[in-house]
Order: sequence, then C-alpha cells, then structure tokens
Amino acid sequence: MAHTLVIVESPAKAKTIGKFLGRNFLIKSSMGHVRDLPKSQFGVDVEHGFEPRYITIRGKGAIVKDLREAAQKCQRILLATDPDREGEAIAWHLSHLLELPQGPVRIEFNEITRNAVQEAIKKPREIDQNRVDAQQARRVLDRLVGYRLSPLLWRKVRKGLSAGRVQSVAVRLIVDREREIEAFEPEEYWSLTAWLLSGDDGEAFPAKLYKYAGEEPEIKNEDQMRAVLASLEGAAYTVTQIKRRERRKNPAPPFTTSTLQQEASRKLNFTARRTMQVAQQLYEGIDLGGSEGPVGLITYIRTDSTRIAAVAQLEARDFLMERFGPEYVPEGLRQFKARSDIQDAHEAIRPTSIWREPESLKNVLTRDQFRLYNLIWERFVASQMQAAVMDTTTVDISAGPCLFRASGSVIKFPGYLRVYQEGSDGEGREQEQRLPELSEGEVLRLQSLEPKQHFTQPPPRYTEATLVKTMEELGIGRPSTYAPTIETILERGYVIREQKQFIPTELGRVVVDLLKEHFPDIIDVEFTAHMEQQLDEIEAGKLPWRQVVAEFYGPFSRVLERAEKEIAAIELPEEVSEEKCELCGRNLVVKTGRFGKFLACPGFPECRFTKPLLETIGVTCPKCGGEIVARRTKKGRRFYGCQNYPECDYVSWEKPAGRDCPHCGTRMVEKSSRHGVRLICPNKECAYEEMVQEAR
DNA sequence: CAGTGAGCGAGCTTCCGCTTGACTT
Repeated sequence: MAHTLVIVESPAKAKTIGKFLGRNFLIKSSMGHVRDLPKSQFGVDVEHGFEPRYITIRGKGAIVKDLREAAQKCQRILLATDPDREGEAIAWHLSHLLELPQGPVRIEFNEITRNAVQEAIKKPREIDQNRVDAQQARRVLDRLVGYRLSPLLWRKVRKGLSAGRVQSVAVRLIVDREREIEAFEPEEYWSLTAWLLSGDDGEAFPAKLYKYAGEEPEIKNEDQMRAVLASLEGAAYTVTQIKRRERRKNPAPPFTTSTLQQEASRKLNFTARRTMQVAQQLYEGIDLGGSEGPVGLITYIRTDSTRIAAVAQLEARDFLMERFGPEYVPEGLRQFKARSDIQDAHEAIRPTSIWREPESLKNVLTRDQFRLYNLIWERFVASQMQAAVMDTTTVDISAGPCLFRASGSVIKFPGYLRVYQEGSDGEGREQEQRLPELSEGEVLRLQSLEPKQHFTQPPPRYTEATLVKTMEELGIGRPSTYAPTIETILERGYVIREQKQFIPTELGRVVVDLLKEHFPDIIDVEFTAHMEQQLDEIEAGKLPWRQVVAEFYGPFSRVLERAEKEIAAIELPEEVSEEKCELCGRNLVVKTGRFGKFLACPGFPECRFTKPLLETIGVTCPKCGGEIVARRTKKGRRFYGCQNYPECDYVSWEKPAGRDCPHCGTRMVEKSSRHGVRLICPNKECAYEEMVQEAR
C-alpha cells in the first residue's frame, strides 16, 4: 500500500508524476479549486472583518470524498498544487478539508520533469499563510465588486447583467476604441514612388520619395503632388549613397496561453475557446497506438511563462544538430527575458518531446489537433534556433529637389526562419526585396513615377487576438480566464463579434458610461495593477488582508449608496427591425421575453401582433425548400425548424446540414464531438455517418 | 420542439480563478 499521498490540480499531471514516483506514492488530483464562496449568496460578512464563508464547490463533493478516503489510507500527505497564489490557496483549503495537522505538507515544482519532482519531494514546507491571505483578498475583492455592481445594473439597466474587475475593463477597452474610431477624421496625404532601372536590362525597382528640399515630404493634396512632379521634370536620378548592413533577427519565445491564443487566431482562425479546447486534448493525451495508452503531447496549457525546462532545451539542441546541422544551433542556451509580474508557475507551452514531429502524427490527430500541434512544435523549435541574418541595403537617389530611398533585404542565413515566422495583426508582412547591383554616382533610368493618394486610417477595432494581448499587457485576467471572459461579454450582449472584430452594442456603451461616471477607479485599467501591488504587500507580510479589503470597501460602499439614489433607470432604445407588422404596418421592434428575443408590434397593447425572430443558418428545408431557422424551446434549448411552421413541420435538435444522406435520402445533421464534426443520418435504421473534417 | 411584451410579486440573475466533463433526448 502507498504510504504517501500527493495531491496535484490536474489529472494529466497526476499521471505524469506517477511515472516518476513509483509504488510508495499515490497521486490524486483536486481538479482545481474545491472550496469557494457560495455562488448564490454574497458569502462575505462585511460587518465582521470580511469573514468569507467557504463551501465545497457544487459538483466537487465526490472529489473531496475520494481525497478524504485516500488521505485515511496514507501515512503522509503532500500538497503539490501549482506553485502560485491560487495553488497555495487550494493547498490551504485541502488541508482544512482533510483536517491535516500543521506541518511541512506543501511541496512545489514548476516544471514536470523527473528531477524537479524528486527534488521537490525532499523539501516539503508549511503552507504560506501570507500567500493564502493574498489570494483571499483577491477573491473577496472580486466578490465585493462583482456582487455589488451587478445588482445595481439589474435595477438601473436590465436584469441579468454583470460587472466585474476584469470583464468591465475589457468592455471599456472595446467601447473606448469604437469612440476613437467614430471621432476619427481621415486626412489625405500622397506618396510618390519612382520605378528605376540600372543599365539596359533587368527589372525596375521601386524607390520612395523620402525627402523634398531636405525636409520630410508633406504632400497633402493633388495640387501639391503636381508641383512635386513638375520639379522632377527632366531631372537626372543619381545614386548618391549606398549603405549595407547586416541585421540579426531573433526568434519569438515559445508560447504562453496568451500568445498561443493570439497566434492561433491569426494563423488558424481559431477562437480563444477553440484553441483551448484543442490544446486541452493535446495536453490530456492522444492514443498513439503504442502500449502505454494516451500520451500527453504538450506541456501544461495555462501559463504566463516562456521558461523552458533545461532538459527540454538540451533535447532541442540534439534535435537541431541532427536535423539542421551545427550552424542552426545557438552557442549558449537561449533565454527569453521574462516580465517581472508573471506568476511563473508552469513552463511555456511546448511539445513534451521535440522528436515527435508533426508530420509523423498526421494520421492520429484530427485536423484541428494537427494544426495546433504543428504551430506549437514549430514555434518551440524556432525559439531554440540560431537567429536569422539579413543583408539590408539602403540606397539614396537624388533627383532635382527630391531624395528617393530604395531598400532591399536579402536573407543571408535563414536560421529559425526555416521553421517559423510569427504572424502579424496588420496586413503587410516584411518580405524579401532584392535590389540590382548599384554603384554610387550611377545615373539611373526612370521607368515611371507613381503618385498615390492615401488617407490616414482610424485605429483598428479589437479582435480576440489583440484584446487578449492588451489584457495580458495590462495584467488584467489570467491564462485560465481570457477565453471565458470573452464569452461573458458576448453573452451579456455588451459586444458583438463581426468578422473577427469586436463592436460594442448600445448596452455595452450605456453600462460602461454608467460605471465610468460613478466608479471611475474600478473600470480603470490601473485598478488591477494597484490591486496586485497590495496583494504583494500582503504576501510579504507587510499588510493584513482584511485591512486591504476594508480600505477599498469603505469608499466603495459609500459610492454604491449614492449611485443607487442618483441614477435613474436607463431606458435602452428599442431595436427596430425591417419587418412590418402584418396587422397595422408599423415596423416591428425586438423585445426580450421569457424565452429570449422576439419581434413585436410597437403598438402594444392595442395591436398584439408578434412573430418569432428568425435566425437563418443558410440551409434549406428538405420538406418544403424554405429556410431553416434556429429557435429555442421553453427551457431555452436550441433547436432547428422550418420557417414555414406550422405549414411545414420539419424539426431537428441537431443542426441540419446542407445535403441529404446518400443512402436513404434523409436530411443529414451535424454533430460535434471531441473528435471533430460529423455528419450523421438521423434515420436510425440507416445510421450512415461521415467525418466532415478532412482526414488527419 | 413552435411560447413571449403591462399589471401582481416570488424567486432568480451576478464576480474571478483553478480544473475537467456531458441525462445522447
């Protein structure tokens, strides 16, 4: 029988550690937090030192029971939850639930390697109460803010709304950006490109107007451009200066959660949620057909660190040496500079073995899994490779009062670029641009002058990628919350997503304005940063957590009271649809009822006409050829029916596909499972099905 | 599985952060 129980947070981690520790150890997982403030009550006694009331999280009872039973059977218990603030708190809650005596029960390791785990086991320590208290302060503060502000919004704006330290700032970013865009006034400007030739043959190369009469050219309109063109009449284009230099370009660091979500959005068009779902599959393990069962292909996926375990770096060097040769291996181990404000509980996201090349897994991975694994693998490999070296040339060409500049860039040594190039948010990407051999004093032949009109562009709307990036930079939210936060602000109707961009709704604007007016501190991007400073003080034992919370709550509750009195209930404008009332001809408006949105006549109660709000899915009905629309049951469950109901009664729980079963002719439906999306024939006797995702 | 919005008024909504799974209707 095992004599030491080790508790970690994730079952996949438990499995890996089990391999390192042998028979005397029993490894169990807590599946994250097991105790928390109650969801349906306030749970904080503000009258008595903000005493939190913790209960076992709904659904986690069986886990707690299992851990208790395991604890009974073992002589020693080690709490190996993650080495960060939340992990310390989980350990503390576990020690209470398992009624552990005070003592050295806590161990930490921040990489899952044999050596790190075995070393950690030798050095147990007591639970760090200061760190636990910092977590309690964070937790209670978030509860106070969320559960006081949200009800205010129910009363003043609309029931069911929410506000919080993280989500409200995210909405604010999107609203502020939209207003910048609306206020933006485009300004006209012109550019001039000369296409030039050296010698008799070869292709023309472009040179941009760089200076005019020694100054930065400012060409605001067509007239000014004409004047510039006139000044070039009959001018000779002479090469005045050639500068060559070598530029080194280093690879991007391996992925964190945030950068993985950004890059998967840019390169694979994945949402943050989809990225995390697929990454979770890769982390939990894929059955590769070997005898050992599922194999975890990547390290832990919720991390803010770019740190890499030394063993993995050494393995990467071996790999690079063999696959690419010594010139692709940097001299020393590559270190990426880390931000100071990260928690660094886990390594960066990397393949668990660099030798498992994506191509070799094509047949066992789904298309999504393959593409994401490929991205992670390439990014990691590149991160350990030698820098790329570019030869850049800058050529100045004078013509009349104008100075043109051409630049060329040639890859001298590709280095990491052989494997991976980072995506960008803009449209243009740096490309290799060649220039012909030129010499100073050479006179070039002008092929053409290309004047072009431009307008300054407003700042771009946020996408998932840029929003996650910004939130991370501001320290708002954590790796485990970026994707859920995005879903929350969409669900509440504060923003919508169009193409890949976030656009605030009227509701989003109203709520942000209300919060800005009365709670400017909380909705400020600095709020979290300030909170983190306070938490650091608590962690250092310099401040008691209750005092930190009290200093926030005093002013906050006074502002709450005033806001409750001062704010009048806000009328949100009705959304007017294009559709007309069939009884009186007025434009129908969108109403929200018990079962969600529907269209109603604005003449209520004189005219009581209503009709369902139809959401088409671009598929026609197999019975009558009408449009299929998505609807909801009384219980809120989504289903699909024909727009011609009740004349046509076609209906389906699953989303109908655009074609029929090749065997029995019944309309196929889409069904998604963990392995991807399948088309299924709903006719039970037929049961034909096919994978919609391309194989691999 | 095809409802609906006033009024009445009970009972409900809501935060952030840690982790995975699921009544195949």
